[in-house]
Amino acid sequence: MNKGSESRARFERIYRTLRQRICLLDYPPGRRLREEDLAEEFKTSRTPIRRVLARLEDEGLLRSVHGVGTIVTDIHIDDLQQVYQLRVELAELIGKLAPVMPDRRTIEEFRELEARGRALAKRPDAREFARLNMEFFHLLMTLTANEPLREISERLYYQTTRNWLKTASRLAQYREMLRNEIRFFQREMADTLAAIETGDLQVVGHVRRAHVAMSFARLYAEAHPVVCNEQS
Amino acid sequence: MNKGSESRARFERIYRTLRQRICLLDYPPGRRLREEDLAEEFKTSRTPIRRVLARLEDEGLLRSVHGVGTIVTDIHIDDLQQVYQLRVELAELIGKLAPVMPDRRTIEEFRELEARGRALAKRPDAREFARLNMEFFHLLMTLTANEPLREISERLYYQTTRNWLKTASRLAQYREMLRNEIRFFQREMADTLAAIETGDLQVVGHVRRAHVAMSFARLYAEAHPVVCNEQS
DNA sequence: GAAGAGCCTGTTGTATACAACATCACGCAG
DNA sequence: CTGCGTGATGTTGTATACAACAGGCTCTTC
Repeated sequence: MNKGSESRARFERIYRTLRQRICLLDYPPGRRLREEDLAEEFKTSRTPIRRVLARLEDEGLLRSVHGVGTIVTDIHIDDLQQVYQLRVELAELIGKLAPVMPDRRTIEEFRELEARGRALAKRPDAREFARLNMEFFHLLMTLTANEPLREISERLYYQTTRNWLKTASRLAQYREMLRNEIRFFQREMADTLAAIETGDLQVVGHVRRAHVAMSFARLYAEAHPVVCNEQS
Repeated sequence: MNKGSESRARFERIYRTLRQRICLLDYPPGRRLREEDLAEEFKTSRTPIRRVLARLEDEGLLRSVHGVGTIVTDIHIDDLQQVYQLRVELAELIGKLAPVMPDRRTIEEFRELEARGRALAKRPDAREFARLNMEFFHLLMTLTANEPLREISERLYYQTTRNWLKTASRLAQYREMLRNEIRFFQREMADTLAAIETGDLQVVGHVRRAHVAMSFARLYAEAHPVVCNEQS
């Protein structure tokens, strides 16, 4: 019954914990992690920790430098453009490859997330927004049975998601941006629910595609303010 | 200058070596690898080897079992169907996301591969076919500058590529299948060259998509012989 | 006072001893 | 003869000591 997966479960737990900390900026870009501290926190030795860090490094969230430390990567929107472009294309595949019609329970979860979105709109909070966004993503992923697609989408999602928090948090119009973004997110959830109710999951894919693309465009515009008009 | 990448280079070298051995069936499915043997072969300790094995396990080529060994995964075409479906979709993106027009040198390399394909057709050899197929794949990947797309396509390619060798090698009509497959591969290369010469890399993507889909269909048909006619 | 060399500290990378675990063979009892 | 338990053996997982390395600090010298 155990399937010898005792240590596998622990690996997964530590991995998800650290990934979440990085993506919620508990570990901001540039932050240096010490393997021994993590080993102590998770009541283990450096060996299993190093395996987790190696994977996070593979995924581009960390970078280990011999003799220096393990550093949370700092990324700019320009470096992420390619990832976003790919995410836009993959979004559409959710409803195209092995789509799974959600059962009543799952639809209910979508509704609950939407409700939490309404509550959030009344009392904006960046961290809660990021967390809600994450949960929505994972719920979306249940709509396809294509396991490789899920894995890859997840990987790319976590490569890009902290970028919004990072960009927004240091801007003057921070609170307005947040409120604005929450509104867009509410609309994505509403559109998604509507699409699900049509029974055509391809539409869900199209909705997602549109919103990922627009989300990137907003961030990009924020980082590259138009000088005014012309100029190639 | 060294950038401390001494050990990173070694990691990459061992990783590619083992991956190739798995995909050329030097390590056939079910084969058990011993960490200590590999450590000795590559003149190092188990520690760096384990990092390589962990990554190969992440990618689905190996599976480590505590107390038993590290085993090359055995996969059936049915498990790979989802991967193939995704590969079909991704193939098209080569020419869509950040396409890079090949320079004269690269086109020359395509021509060389095609020439080797002609030579191969005269003296069929499964192993050489697999190797040529791999080189062609890597050359195709130079046609997009989208790094995440390249990484992911590579990962999925190596998850599926050994399946042809495995399926074919135990079939009666082995030599005929091989000759047939080589002919198809020649056509893919010829089509690709023609597409490149049109200057439209989207066409290259369409060609690739078609051939990946057909290649999977042939394998699938081989594994699921039609009983004769009807029957759902 | 400034610049440079060399030590000192702290961190990741590697090697290795040991623990946990699975498998198989052997023996013993029924 | 068969079935089960137990120990021997071999393997991966973990802990830990040590090597390699980077960066800063100090001391020296011009």
